Amino acid sequence: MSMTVETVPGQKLYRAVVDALRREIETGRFAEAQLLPAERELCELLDVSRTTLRKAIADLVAEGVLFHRHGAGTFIHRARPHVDQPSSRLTSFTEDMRLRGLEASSRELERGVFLPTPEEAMMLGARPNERVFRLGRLRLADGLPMAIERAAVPLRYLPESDSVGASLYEALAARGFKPMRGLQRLRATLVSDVDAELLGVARDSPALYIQRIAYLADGSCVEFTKSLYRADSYDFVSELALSPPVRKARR
Amino acid sequence: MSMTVETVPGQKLYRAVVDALRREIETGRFAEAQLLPAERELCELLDVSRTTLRKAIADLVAEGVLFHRHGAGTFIHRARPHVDQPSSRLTSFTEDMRLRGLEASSRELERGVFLPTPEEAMMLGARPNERVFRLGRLRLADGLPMAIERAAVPLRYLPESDSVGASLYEALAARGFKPMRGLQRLRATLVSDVDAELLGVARDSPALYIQRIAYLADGSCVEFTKSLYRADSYDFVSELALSPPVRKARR
DNA sequence: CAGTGGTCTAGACCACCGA
DNA sequence: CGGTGGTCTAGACCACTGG
Repeated sequence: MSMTVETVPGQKLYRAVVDALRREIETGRFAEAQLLPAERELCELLDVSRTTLRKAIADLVAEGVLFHRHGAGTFIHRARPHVDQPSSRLTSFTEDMRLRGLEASSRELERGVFLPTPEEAMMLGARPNERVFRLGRLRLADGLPMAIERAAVPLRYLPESDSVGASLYEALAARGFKPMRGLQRLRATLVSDVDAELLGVARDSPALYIQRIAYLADGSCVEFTKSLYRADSYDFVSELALSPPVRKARR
Repeated sequence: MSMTVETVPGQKLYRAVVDALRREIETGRFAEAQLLPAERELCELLDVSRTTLRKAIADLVAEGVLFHRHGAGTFIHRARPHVDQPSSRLTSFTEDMRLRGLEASSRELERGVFLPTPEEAMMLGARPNERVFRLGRLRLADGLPMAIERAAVPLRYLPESDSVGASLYEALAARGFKPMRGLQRLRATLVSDVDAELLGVARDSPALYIQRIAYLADGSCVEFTKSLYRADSYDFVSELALSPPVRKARR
């Protein structure tokens, strides 16, 4: 049995190991037993330390490719929950649609710099006199109305507001601000007259109302968005994890 | 500066370190700088290896308490996204309501062992002649109708079906089957006549329709549940994480 | 540049599984 | 019992930050 770790100079070793393992798994190398060789054995084969190997395996476990059974071995998921695009990720509408194989476009409804509404100020943790950039858009997928989206971003995170193009996240990234985590609230509702017309549905059609807040690594809010999705063309998929040991925050 | 690691015999050392750090953070020890001492320094203080310390810190980062800035230090979240009950966890209705401070109860609508519907067979990955236990319930929170829930579980995962009490998950756990991950699909809809009556709302009221599948560690399906939640009394909250390096599954 | 977190190593012992 | 994954150690070097 031979396995090689392609060692591109700049690459981290454990990533190379992840790739090597994934390759072997996909070619069905361990298919009979659905079981990986023992860790110490793999270490020799790949010529890496056990720590490095375990870091690589941990990544594949997190990804749902492998799973551990203490004392028995590390196994390959036979029928893994098919989450090709692991949801519960922080994605923009543009990216979201691209993953679904649809072309995203949008029609601008509102754009400008304003004083925040009380709701925005609270959600963004902005001082009441700190202005925000607001962008309202009708979102289309393959040319069909899909959602109405109203985003607000504190001005300090944006370059010039007129340089914001199709993707708010790209504009943020251009200034080095990358949302790291987010929170989403979601409920069913009925569309109002105006919204119904924009979305091209009948009045009182069902819709998903979604509020989302995105945070930077240090916990400050970069974005507050309210969206209304047509129920007939949007399924929201999310992945659930088992409880990490439940510890209630006490602060 | 002193810090102690309470060393309960059976406890894993890195968990003890997690607790020690959490304690210090909560008492505001590092409050001025919002910055943890350097790792090598903490190692000496706590008398643990750096690996162990980093494992502990990694847990707190995953929990949203700390965050890293390579080359600068490890910081404490000032205003961390208040997810006191980190959602996107795999919870039962009972547990879910308890976390919200409501008392869950339910009225049974259907119970028994049946041949799976085609939909159930597909979702559960069950052989078409393998029977499933089905349980339909009206779910109440503090006595008010909240949702209709229909769950299906392959018979092999349950003891005797009549020993299933208020919580399906408890019955599963009793046989050693603990769901590890899940997948949820969710969309807005309008309630039908019968469902409206059960939920105590008007016909064509908006509602959240949720499908959920729960998997064991080895990837087999234990549960398939379809639920209908009243829109006016249920907000669905989920936490979003930044993309783990996006690698599309290619199998 | 000094100081920080990030990666990697080699080796030890513990906890659990299954024959 | 032997073999597996899980935890832990001490020490090395790399990559990044910020003055």
